[in-house]
Amino acid sequence: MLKLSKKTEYALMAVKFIAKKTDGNSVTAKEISDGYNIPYDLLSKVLQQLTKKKVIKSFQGIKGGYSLSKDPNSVTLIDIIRAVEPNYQITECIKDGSTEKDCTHFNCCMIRDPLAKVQKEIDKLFRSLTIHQIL
Amino acid sequence: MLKLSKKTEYALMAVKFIAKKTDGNSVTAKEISDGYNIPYDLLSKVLQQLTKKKVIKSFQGIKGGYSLSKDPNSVTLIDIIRAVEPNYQITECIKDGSTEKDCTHFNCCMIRDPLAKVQKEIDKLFRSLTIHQIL
DNA sequence: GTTTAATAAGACTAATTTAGTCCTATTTCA
DNA sequence: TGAAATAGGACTAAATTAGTCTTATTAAAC
Ligand code: SF4
Ligand code: SF4
Repeated sequence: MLKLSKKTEYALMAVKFIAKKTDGNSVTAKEISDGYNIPYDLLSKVLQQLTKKKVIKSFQGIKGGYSLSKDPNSVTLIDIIRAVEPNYQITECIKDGSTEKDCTHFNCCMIRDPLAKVQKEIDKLFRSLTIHQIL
Repeated sequence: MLKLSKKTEYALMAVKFIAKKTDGNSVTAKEISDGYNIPYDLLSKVLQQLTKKKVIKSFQGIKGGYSLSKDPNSVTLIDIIRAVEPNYQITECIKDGSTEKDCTHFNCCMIRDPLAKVQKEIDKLFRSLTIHQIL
């Protein structure tokens, strides 16, 4: 519990790898996969998700690959986590419009609001850490 | 991912329930279990773990139950989480003395130290939140 | 134009973790 | 001594995560 999934770790490793390549060329999924012993298929999906969320940009075709699409100072940990983990909140019920269908304890729960505050603090922390700072 | 387990939620609910009982009597596991529709056996184990870590104290026998053992201002979120989740860290490798046996990427990993810093910040946040503040 | 090597994406399976159950022992009050 | 509570271990079920397989699409190079 409270663990980051492998997808998040792979995303961070990939972003760091791409960020370190400064010669202007893009990086292929295979290069990253080989370099870090990350399963190729899994990594591919992570890279695709990062692309969708514009953290990186992709180039298709035989000379394709990935490169950063933003300044490393303007991408934060929360951007990466949200890209690969659509529901990263600490409780099931925190998303807007959640009802008793999301949790059997919804109606009797007295810790929902307090935990929502904790979530806000975690968000704040993750939003304050840029990939330039942490990688 | 990054989700608190039910054990942590049950622990928080239980501590809040116990804290609200101000008449001096202790609270039984059954009362909490009935009040919040928490599986009795599971809750019992959570209460036992909280007792072991001295967050609450227990009284055995037919008039037994649980009560807080400390001032709510001196117990923090991290105490509760650590009581019920011995390994709550965001990555597998963060504990002291971890080696390549803990993670296949241990040797090539470039994000371990950065993530250790993130963990420290999370610890700091959880240590700063007392149960009096959040419950 | 065909081949080749890359990204894109969905379905599926395996492995691991979490949640919940069951059962027995021990404690203590009436 | 019986009743009702905590203590704790073993086990099962459910859910999530991790990994695999397969096919389609794209674009450079020949
Ligand atoms: S127990 Fe409370 S805080 Fe946890 S998911 Fe249910 S409603 Fe939300
Ligand atoms: S990938 Fe790196 S950070 Fe993650 S568990 Fe392995 S060694 Fe630790």
